[in-house]
Amino acid sequence: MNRFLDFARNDNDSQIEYGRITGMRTLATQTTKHVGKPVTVKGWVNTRRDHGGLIFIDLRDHTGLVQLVIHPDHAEAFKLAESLRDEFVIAATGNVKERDGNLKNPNLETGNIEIVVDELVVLNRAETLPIQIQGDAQTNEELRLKYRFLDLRRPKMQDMLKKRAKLFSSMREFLEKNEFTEVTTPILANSSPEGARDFLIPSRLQPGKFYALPQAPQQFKQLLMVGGVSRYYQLAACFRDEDPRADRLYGEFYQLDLEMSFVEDGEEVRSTMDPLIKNLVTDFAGKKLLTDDVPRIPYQEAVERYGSDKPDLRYGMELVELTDELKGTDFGVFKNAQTVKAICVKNGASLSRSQIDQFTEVAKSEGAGGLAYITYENGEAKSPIAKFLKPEELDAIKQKLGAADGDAVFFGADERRVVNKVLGRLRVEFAKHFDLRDPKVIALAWIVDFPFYEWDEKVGKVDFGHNPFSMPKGGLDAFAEPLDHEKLLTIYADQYDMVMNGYEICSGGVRNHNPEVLYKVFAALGFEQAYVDQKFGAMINAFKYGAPPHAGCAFGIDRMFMELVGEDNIREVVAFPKNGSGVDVMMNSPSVVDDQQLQELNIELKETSFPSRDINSLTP
RNA sequence: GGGACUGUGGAGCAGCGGAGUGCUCGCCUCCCUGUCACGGAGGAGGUCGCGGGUUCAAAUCCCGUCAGUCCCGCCA
Repeated sequence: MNRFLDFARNDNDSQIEYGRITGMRTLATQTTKHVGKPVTVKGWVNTRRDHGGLIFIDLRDHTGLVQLVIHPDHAEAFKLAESLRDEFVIAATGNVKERDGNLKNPNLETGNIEIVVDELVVLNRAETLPIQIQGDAQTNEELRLKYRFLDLRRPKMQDMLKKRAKLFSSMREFLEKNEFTEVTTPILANSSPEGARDFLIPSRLQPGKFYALPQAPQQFKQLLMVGGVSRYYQLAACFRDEDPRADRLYGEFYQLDLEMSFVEDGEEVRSTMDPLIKNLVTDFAGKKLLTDDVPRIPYQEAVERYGSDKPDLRYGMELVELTDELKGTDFGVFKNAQTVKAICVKNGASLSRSQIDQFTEVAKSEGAGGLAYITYENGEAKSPIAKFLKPEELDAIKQKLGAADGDAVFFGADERRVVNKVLGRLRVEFAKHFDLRDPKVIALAWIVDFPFYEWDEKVGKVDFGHNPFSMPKGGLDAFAEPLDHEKLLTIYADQYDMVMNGYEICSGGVRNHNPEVLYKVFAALGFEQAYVDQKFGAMINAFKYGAPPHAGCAFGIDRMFMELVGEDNIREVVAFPKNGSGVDVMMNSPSVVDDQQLQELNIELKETSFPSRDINSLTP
């Protein structure tokens, strides 16, 4: 209300009349090519500088800025220019004039010229903006999302959208060149029993039944392999109803999904994709690859060395095994632990007590009981636990960790799984704290040989490690009796993730195209054949009719793009993201629907206590 | 579902038990013929997220609640 009154109070406003200027417009940055000639430009008022007897306007379009000069001798234009405000949409005609030497602005692409305006019209007005779109002033994200259409006017966001489009076309170009065919797969698909929570779509024609939005085109692409599409790809929308994170969008995201038939070794997929990703790093993002070749690191090795299956390889700080060295220790915490490992933090001795306390909290959040450490200063090992350790143990620790004066060593002592997890997380946190992540460098790695099954701590039983559709190494032989839990956990899959600077950006595998093995895979966890037939009937059925061996992978485009352009929040690289509660604050989705719509779908809402339902049903 | 942090004119922040809630940007009016983040003068605009409590006194401390962000769970 207030804003409207303020707006109307401006007397000039009542005098503004909208006009039109027809004919071809020249883009802002193209005007430099028309020196001495008349042009028409259209865009937004970026800034207005009113000198009383002379008015400058920086006009902005999607290409950039150009300066308009309005002299009082063009009385009509001048009067109108006085009433212009930021973000008004205007059109102007005038002559492009080279600026006098001392008037040139080297900071502006079009700084050598200006447009001397003789006709000016307002195409549309703008209220005072709720967010500032100029400069680097960071408005809080909620407002930016609510007014995303304004936020997108910022040069940074314009640039992001263009780069994203470029990324999409680069990927298409590469895949087309490599004989891949893009096939679009259904958005209205089936609920998948494994994996993330589905978005369900009630069926009107099949009452009581539901579609689900695909979490990935997994089954369709495998059916395409059976269908004789030798190399498939798709820039695919995927949908998962899980809580978001800084590196994970809510609801929907894009994958570069691909699959290759007659491939029995994942290495073939990996080496096919290496050139694409390396090229995106160097040519598209203009960054430096840490290593010319993309290393292959077995899952077990990654977990032991970096405490993670998605290690950031831009820095060292590897986990060092100390279990043997501390086998005979008297220090209870180490003595009673199954595994003792440690990391050496360069310059870690500079950490204050309260900083160490914060890292201790992080360690505890990952399951550690506490965080033992030693700092090295003036040739001395200082530590709350030093008095419990024998001199030879202290020596062994210092030597094996390679700790020097000024460093600190942090310990993990627990079950092996917990130790790796805790130290892996600390490794990341210390790297953040000590600024070890070079933003100009991209470290890639393929993590290979994932365990097919893993122990689910919560339920206390074995579960699928990743994707149950991948081919267990050894095929049928892997499932020879006796098949106990221990044995299951030794089965590996030709399954692989690509890691970029600590982010998982791709996941793939050699698929299981053999129904017999597929039944075995599920039977090992107690699922009957009928269950598999019911859930994956289409795929199983297709596999009976000459399914070629095949393998593939899928890249998370948004996340990869985020890291390539150096953002640390994935919502920054998407035009219209949802917020952390899954709400589009601009469009107000999700929203209430009419009773009639619900009726058609045979849906009856259980409670009457959904807020804002009444308000929403008022809108026609 | 759990934890941490944040919430102060239109935007970004400061104030963290005591005087009038301060600064930068924006907005409005006026002045200004070479600016380019133009400059100058004046002005408007705030239930300090909301509710309760402690206190002589609360933006400030406590409890609750709502919203947002980050993290854990979850995400093959």
